[in-house]
Amino acid sequence: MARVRQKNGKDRHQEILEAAARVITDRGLAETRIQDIAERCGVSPGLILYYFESKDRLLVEALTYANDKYYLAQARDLRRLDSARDQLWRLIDLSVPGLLPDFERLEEWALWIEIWVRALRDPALAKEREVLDRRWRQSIADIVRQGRTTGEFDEGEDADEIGMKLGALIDGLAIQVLMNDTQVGPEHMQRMCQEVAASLIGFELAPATSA
Amino acid sequence: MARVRQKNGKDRHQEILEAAARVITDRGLAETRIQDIAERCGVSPGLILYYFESKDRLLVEALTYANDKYYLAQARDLRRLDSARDQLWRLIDLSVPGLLPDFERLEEWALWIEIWVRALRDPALAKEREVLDRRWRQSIADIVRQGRTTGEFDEGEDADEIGMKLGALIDGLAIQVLMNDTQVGPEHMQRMCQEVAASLIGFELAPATSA
DNA sequence: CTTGACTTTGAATCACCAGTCAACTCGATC
DNA sequence: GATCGAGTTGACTGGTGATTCAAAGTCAAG
Repeated sequence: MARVRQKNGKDRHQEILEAAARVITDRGLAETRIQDIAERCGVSPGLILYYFESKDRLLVEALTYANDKYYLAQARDLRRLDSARDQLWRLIDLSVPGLLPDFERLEEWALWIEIWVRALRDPALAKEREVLDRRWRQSIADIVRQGRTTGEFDEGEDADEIGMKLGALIDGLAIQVLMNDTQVGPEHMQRMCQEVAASLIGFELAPATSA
Repeated sequence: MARVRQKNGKDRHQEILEAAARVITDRGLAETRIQDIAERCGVSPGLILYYFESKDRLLVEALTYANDKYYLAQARDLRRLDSARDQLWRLIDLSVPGLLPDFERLEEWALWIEIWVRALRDPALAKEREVLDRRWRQSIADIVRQGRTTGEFDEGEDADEIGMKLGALIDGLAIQVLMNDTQVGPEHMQRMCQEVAASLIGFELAPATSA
C-alpha cells in the first residue's frame, strides 16, 4: 500500500537527515562522506542516494532540518513560561553553548557556522539561511513585544532592532564559547547577554539572577 | 647567493600565501585546490608543495597570514586618528562588510568564518584563532582605555568587558551583512554598532555622526 | 503462490586531486 | 666553460569518494 511505502520512505528520509546532521557535527561538513552517513544509519551507501538526489542536496536539507528541530524545541520550551523576562533568560540559557547539560546546543552552533560558510557560495542555502536567521531574531523581538504588551517591560527602542542587536551579540559570543575560548566561558557569556538585554530593554538587573 | 635565493624564496612564499588567501575567499576553503593556487601564482602545482609541507599547512598559514595583514592595516589606519571616539567610529566602519569601497573587508569576514569552522577540528588553528580573536577584542578595549586616559570617555564598565561585548556584536552583525541579509544592511549595522558602543561606554550620540 | 512495486545491496565506474619525482633551467661561482 | 644547486616543471601515482546499476530482497494484494 502507498501508505506503508510512504511511511517507510518518510522514516528513512528523516532517519538519514538525522544521521547526516550528526555526522556533520562530528566530522564537519567538508569531511562528511556518504559512507559515514550510511554507517550511522546501518545501511549501504547506495541507499542514501536512493533517497536523496545528491550528496549536496542531502547536506543542505540536513542543515536546515536540524536547525528546524532545534528551533521548534526551543519554541516549545519557551512557551511553558509566562513571564517575558523568564522567557528571555531561558532563551539566553538555551543559546549558551555548553551551559545546560543538554549538549545538543553545542551541535546547533557548530551547524550554524557550517550553514554560514556554505551559504556564501550556495544560493539555495543562502535563501534558507535568511529565513532561519530572521526567525531567530524574531523570537527575541517577540518576547520583547510580549513583555511590553503585558506591561512587564517599558516601551522603548523598536523590538525588531533589539532582536537584531541581541541576536547578533549572542551569535558572536556563542562562537567564542563554542571555540572554548579561555576568556569567554559559558557563565560569562550568560551574564554579558543578560546585562546587554537589560540595558537594551531598559530594566534593572537583580544581583543574582537565574531563569 | 644565499641572499638572492632567500629573497626569491621569501617572495614566493608570501606570493603563495596571498594567492591562497584569495582563492579561499573566492572558492571557499573546502573547494580550494592546490591547482587553483598555482594558477593564481602562474606557477605549476608542484611548486606549491615545494614551498609548503602540505596543503593543510598552507591553508592554515594562509588564513592567519591574511588575518594578520588585515589587522595590521587596521592598526595602521587607526593610529592616524587622535580622538578615541574617531578611532572607535573608524574601527566600526572598517568592520562593516561592504561599507567602505575597499572591499577587502568582505574577504576578511569570509576568512573569519572559515577560520571558525576549521578551528573546531584543527587544534593548531584553534590555538591561532584564540590569539587572533583576543587581539581583535583587545583593540576595542584599548580604544576605550585610551579614551578614558585622556578624559574623552568617562569611567565605567571594565574595558575588556566592553571589548568582548562590542566585538561579539560586530562579529554577529558582520555575518548577517556579509550574507547579504535584506534586513541588515551595511549602514544599518554601522548605526547599531554606534548605538551600542555609545550605550556601553556611556556617551551621547549626536544625530548625524560619521568618522 | 505469484506478481509487481518499492527497497536495499555492494560491486563497478569515474573523476578528481594531493603529493611524488625525475628531469630541466639558469644564475652564480670558480 | 664547467659545475653546482636552488627553483621549477609537469607527468605520474595512489587513494578516495560520489554516483550508477544490475541483481536480490521484501511484502502487500490478488
